[in-house]
Amino acid sequence: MTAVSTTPESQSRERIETSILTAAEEAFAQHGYRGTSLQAIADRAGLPKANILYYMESKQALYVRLLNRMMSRWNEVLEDITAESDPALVLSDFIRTKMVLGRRYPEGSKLFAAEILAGAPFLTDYLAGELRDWVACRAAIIRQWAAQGKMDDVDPRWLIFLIWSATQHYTEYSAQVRGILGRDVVSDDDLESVSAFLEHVILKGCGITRPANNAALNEAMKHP
Amino acid sequence: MTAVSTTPESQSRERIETSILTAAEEAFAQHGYRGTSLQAIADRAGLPKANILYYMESKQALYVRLLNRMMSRWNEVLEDITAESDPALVLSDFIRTKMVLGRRYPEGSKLFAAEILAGAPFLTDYLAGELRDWVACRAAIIRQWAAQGKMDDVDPRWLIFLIWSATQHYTEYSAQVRGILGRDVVSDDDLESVSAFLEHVILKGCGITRPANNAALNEAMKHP
DNA sequence: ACTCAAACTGACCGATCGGTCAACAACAAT
DNA sequence: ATTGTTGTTGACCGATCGGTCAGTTTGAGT
Repeated sequence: MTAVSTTPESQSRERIETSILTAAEEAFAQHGYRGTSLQAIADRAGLPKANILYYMESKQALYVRLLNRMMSRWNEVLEDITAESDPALVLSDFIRTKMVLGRRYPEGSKLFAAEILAGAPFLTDYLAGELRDWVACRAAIIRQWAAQGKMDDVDPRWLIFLIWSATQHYTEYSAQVRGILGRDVVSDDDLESVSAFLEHVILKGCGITRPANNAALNEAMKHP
Repeated sequence: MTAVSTTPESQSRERIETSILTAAEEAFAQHGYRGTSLQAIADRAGLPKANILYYMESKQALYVRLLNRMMSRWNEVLEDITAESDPALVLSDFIRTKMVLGRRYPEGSKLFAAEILAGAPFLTDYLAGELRDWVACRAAIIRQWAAQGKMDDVDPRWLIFLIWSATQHYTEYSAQVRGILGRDVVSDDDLESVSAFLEHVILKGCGITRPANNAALNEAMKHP
């Protein structure tokens, strides 16, 4: 393999890997780790089963790779937040960013949910380590906000769980939401409507006055 | 089989059926329909595999039976609610009842969640029928409350989804909650703390003044 | 034209899947 | 004691599971 030939070769390789990852993410999201067969993934990707195992070390390695990819997508959420930040802006941003991420990566979100339902066998360390620190850090800042009188003195961990659960619901439970609303798809308008609702209830419920303007966020939300 | 012998016989039969249902509920909740084998259920129940299929028609029949059992448990929620009811009492009751049900039947709740994640193949009719009517009925009453000025004019369907998702979270995502809180179990105190938090935020967020007294509800919540 | 490594895949492995069945055990009614 | 029903289960069925491997195809470098 020379420097010249590297590009088209690895492009092809990358294209195939991507199609495998996409197919696997859909399959694992629907039926979980144990409930998904390599044959099912291969069929979705339009490849022979043996080809899957040529590109991926094993079923487990493929699964873990997908989990890690989804975890990293959440890293951008609530990245820079300090005690001096405006709670209204930060929480509003949290809600809308999380909502957009759920819409952009619905299969990844479901994959994570299935892993948690199974008892998080591959994520125990992440939950008790990275994510726990993440929550503890944000919780400390929220507590400071409450101490400064910027908002009600609610338990920050429950608040984070609330926003997390509410936003996850619309992607993970899309089948339930669609069934109840009587629609085949949940539209962008629904997404905006739900975001506005959550912003209203959660901010007001925490005794926070809403931000005057979030046009920039609304714009960013039109999924790219 | 005579009338006399019926009692001890069917008692034994019932005991075995119960142990099968319990074992199956745990297994299906963790790994979904496809991810669960009859052998795994049999091992949990301490029975030979063939015995499972003596008591249950098939894997699918067993699964559907568990789903229906869980659906019926939710029937008592928000049963009698009218436009004249006090939104504060009704929503508070909704939150706490749902929270208690999740704690009483954690495996059933997870089973339902896994079924929804899989695309609700066995629940499409229920979602688009019974549950949809249930939501529409409650939504109409909540709209009347808003029209009467008893609360903010929020979309009632989003409100129902919010309460549903928030309460489900603590049972379905118990692995995540435990990991982040750094505990092996979620205690009754945590449950009460979360319930109070949700009541505070959601009611206040909807512009509802909280009920003066809910001692009876608090009492009923000490799991029976 | 030839070489050789990378890409690809049909065939196969032992294990396990959901489900069937025949043989056997337990026991009440006669 | 004999009968008949119900309960029980090891053994087995074809299909599929995750994974291996040998053999073939492909295509860039010489």
